[in-house]
Amino acid sequence: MELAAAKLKFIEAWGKLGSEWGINRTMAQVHALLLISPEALTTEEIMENLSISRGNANMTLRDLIGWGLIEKQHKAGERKEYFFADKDVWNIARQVAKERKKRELEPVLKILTELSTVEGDEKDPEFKTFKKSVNDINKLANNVDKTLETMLKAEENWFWSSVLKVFK
Amino acid sequence: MELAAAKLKFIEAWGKLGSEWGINRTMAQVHALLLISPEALTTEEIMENLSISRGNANMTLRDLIGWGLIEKQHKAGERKEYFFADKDVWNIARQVAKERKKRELEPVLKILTELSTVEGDEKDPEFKTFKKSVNDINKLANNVDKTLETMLKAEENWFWSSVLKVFK
DNA sequence: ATAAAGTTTCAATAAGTTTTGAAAGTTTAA
DNA sequence: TTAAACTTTCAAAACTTATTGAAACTTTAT
Repeated sequence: MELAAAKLKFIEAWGKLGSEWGINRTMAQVHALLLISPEALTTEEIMENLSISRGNANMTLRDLIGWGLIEKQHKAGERKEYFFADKDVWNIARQVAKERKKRELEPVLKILTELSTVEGDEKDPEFKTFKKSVNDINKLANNVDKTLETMLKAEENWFWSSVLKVFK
Repeated sequence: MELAAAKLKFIEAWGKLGSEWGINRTMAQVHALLLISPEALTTEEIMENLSISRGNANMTLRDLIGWGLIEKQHKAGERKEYFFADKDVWNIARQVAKERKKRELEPVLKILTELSTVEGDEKDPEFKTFKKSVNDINKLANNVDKTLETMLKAEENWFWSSVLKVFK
């Protein structure tokens, strides 16, 4: 396969994956483009490469910075802003896990904790079923939360050697 | 908190979580409703409870069956179909992991494998950066795939005791 | 064979999300 | 201080996805 074709395919695949995981397509595509660029790129270059508008490029770059996936770079003697992506896949995974934990898992944990205080008649099947489901989900969510917490602190090698020891 | 209020809140929260994870809101809400129901429910009851149309209820129930999250039940002497959810949270997590692995991870692995066959000049920074990123992502994706594979085969107790030993 | 009960389909429509582009805002150099 | 270079904002438009509801279909009891 040709490099140019491979690049297009990569950007497309990363965009699709992103949209399946609740990250908007353009955001994932800009990230993909920067991931495979040896040099930092300007807003203009990104707009041109992906055929997107200035407004869209600007918002998307801001969001990616918010997710901690890309950074701004200032080149000496230049006014333009350049953007580049952290190329370390392990850092990317951690960063995404961190953001989703904060944005999604934590609010759910809060609600589950609240819901598990529900009061009712232990003989009522409606009540019993509700309570059991909520408690079970609560336990699972807490386990996931702890696991992510540990992952966020972990060094890559430590992490994979531990996981692979268990899942060999 | 009152049971009725708690139920509503649970259904709403589960729906929101679902939509953040690429599962449509109604599907997650129907699942939530069945999760906290001690008895299997009919299409009518689900429609009424969530104020959704017959068409929507039907499609959603079919999708949930496709994901392996709910099942049909036939009651003796009755024509209507009843639906109930597997209440075991561990089974739910495995089932969701299984479907997403199949629908999302596997196609991506296929493309990554293809992309890693790209040919080019090792001295070209464009080529080197592309190849390194694709290879790194490929490795991570394969690790995730193996981990999920093991998880799918695991028994609950074995799994959690192992995980908690590592991430304590 | 018929009609009643129940289920499925799908084109039209509604709701939600993303993108555009032009205008407003900001920064820098001279 | 001015104007050129660059960045940000946001309302309107385009696009995508979810939902409705009525018609078609299937099954069962008589």
